[in-house]
Amino acid sequence: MKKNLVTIIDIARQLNVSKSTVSRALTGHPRVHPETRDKILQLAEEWEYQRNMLSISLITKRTNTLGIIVPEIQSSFFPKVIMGAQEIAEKAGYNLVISNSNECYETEVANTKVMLANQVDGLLISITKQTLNFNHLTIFQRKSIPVVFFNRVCDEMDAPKVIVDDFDSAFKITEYLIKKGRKRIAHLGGPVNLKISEKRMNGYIACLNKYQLPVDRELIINYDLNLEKLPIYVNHLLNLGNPPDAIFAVNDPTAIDAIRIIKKRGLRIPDDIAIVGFSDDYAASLVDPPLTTVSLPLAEMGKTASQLLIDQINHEGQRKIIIKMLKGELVIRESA
Amino acid sequence: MKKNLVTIIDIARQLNVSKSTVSRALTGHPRVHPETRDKILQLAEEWEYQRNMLSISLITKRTNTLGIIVPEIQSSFFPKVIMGAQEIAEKAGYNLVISNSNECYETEVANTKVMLANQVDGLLISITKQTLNFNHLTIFQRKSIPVVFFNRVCDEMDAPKVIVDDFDSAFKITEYLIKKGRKRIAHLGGPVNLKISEKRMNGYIACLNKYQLPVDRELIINYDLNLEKLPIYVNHLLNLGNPPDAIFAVNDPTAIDAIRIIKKRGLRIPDDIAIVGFSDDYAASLVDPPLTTVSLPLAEMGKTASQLLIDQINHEGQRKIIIKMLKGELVIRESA
DNA sequence: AAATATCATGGGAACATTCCCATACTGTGG
DNA sequence: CCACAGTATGGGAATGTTCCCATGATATTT
Repeated sequence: MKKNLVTIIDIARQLNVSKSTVSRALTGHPRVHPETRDKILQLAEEWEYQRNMLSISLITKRTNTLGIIVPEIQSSFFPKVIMGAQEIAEKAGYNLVISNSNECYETEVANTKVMLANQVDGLLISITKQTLNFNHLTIFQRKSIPVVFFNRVCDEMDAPKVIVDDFDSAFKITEYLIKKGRKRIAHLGGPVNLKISEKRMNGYIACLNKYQLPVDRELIINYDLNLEKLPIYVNHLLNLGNPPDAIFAVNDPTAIDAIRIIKKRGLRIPDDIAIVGFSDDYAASLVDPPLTTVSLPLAEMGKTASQLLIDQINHEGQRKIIIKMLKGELVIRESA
Repeated sequence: MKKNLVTIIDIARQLNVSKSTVSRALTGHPRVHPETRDKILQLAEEWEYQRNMLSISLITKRTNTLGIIVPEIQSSFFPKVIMGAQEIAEKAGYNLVISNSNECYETEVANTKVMLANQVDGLLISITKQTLNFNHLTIFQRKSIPVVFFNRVCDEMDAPKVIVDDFDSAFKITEYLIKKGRKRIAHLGGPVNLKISEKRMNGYIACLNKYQLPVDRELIINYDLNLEKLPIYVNHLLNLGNPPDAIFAVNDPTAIDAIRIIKKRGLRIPDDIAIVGFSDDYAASLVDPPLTTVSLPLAEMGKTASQLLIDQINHEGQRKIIIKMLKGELVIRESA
């Protein structure tokens, strides 16, 4: 594996100076004669010298690298967060190493090992649905490497967390339906043991309560988010003696599929029944009718998380349990 | 920045052995007494020892890291490629560092510098639309670091390239329309100076020729892919004295928007006019009617590219100008 | 019993760089 | 002209690991 790499020693030998002088010239240290510096810089340029971060990091104990682990990168959700994180990291001189746990606990653990071995200065992570044991993350804290959680956070660990205010967004969009005159609003929710499902459902219920609408358990469906079973639930709702005049779906894919199912039955949206989703996926604006939903501040989440991480790296020790709640925003289209 | 890191020397001191012995035990070298090895392994576990890849890489001159630079990660296109690349890289024991050039030449150059400084063993890249100068990439070759291009390739450089066979896919989907009995097939194409637009258009024209259908220049529109202007072009086609009975769009967003525009005019799809897209975006199956399109083997592209890269790393020197053309596959839905 | 092989371990160079300390030189003020 | 400040440079330790070579100790062969 000859890499033909030019080192400062090569440059030093060629110019009959010491490696110290070359190092100084290359790092912009003032204590070096301008003439010498110019010669060194010129030769470095000519020989396409690239500083070897490995040895620098070995000495300085900083890699200027942040790790980010996300559970998937297929949808646009995490890429948007990554973009935000990248922007802030880059501005602060950090390099971002992206890793995908693929919603698999073992892969996540393996990813953290790689991050540790590669000495990242800090870690951003959104855990998988399977992650229940956090030993692979507490080890970072024991080694004083800051960790910041985002989106899917770990309640058991003392670390800054950045999340979306699901309760608030669910409340807002339910309120919108109520203000549009809807009286019987159904909820197609996710599994109750999933925190985000629970929060969204609670926001929905709280809103119904505020406007003194009855909370009809018959109108609340908690399913496992497997779209294959959705037609059963949607048809069940539509077949009720007193069917709903609106549906608030726990996420956009559910809402979009519900639209398909409802249209198949010949009902008009939003005239016969209104549908709203959650998170403003790429497809939300493309379906017919375009879906009213809540857009989540994903880039903002990435920015906030990496800023918190960088802050922690810079003044190590003052680790606080900051929990940032970011608000979503109503995106009004035609489905409600 | 005290990181409290455990080193092999710490372990060696504690157990009264030399660092060489610890190193041997930890790397699974056979020449170490089972009893000694067990003691070392146990203490390493207990102290949460993590090998420092920086120093290992410094010696071995291999980081077991591959870099991948993509022009964007907002759409699902590149994430799919990355997934494929990641799978192969992981299997071969490589870590993948993902970088986003954001369709900006300067960022791409900066990204390559970071990759060089961090000593990646090889680079996968899909260049930005702006990239015309390739000095930041030829430097990799001069330092004998293999480079593999994918999707957006550089014709000027001798390196393996993995691309999608746009001509073939365009041909296939045009052929499908013809076999469905369509006689006047329009093409909503991209700018002619963009290579992929050109290839897709050529596939379309070649297919018409093969089936002895006239190539009517009036039915071919080359636009700048800015969807805002699309209604003008679509309406222009529909207002022709002899309007088309099918439209082949250069990509899915164009096709999806065309569907919206056509439905607004009260025409039925596919009865009045058939629409097909290109690349099977996430939204293609969700629109109404679901879009017939060509799915591109994106994960396959990532896999092939990283395999080619790893092959090159392993038997350095035998760099060949392999160009792999991957075939797309018809995805038949209801819009045609 | 001597010669040789096998095994377990230790010592130290090497990797590319930073950074502290030392040193030689120049110039300035008393 | 000596003391001292300031400047430019060199030397070498240190970073954490691998890997080659050396060195005893034990086992096996002749």
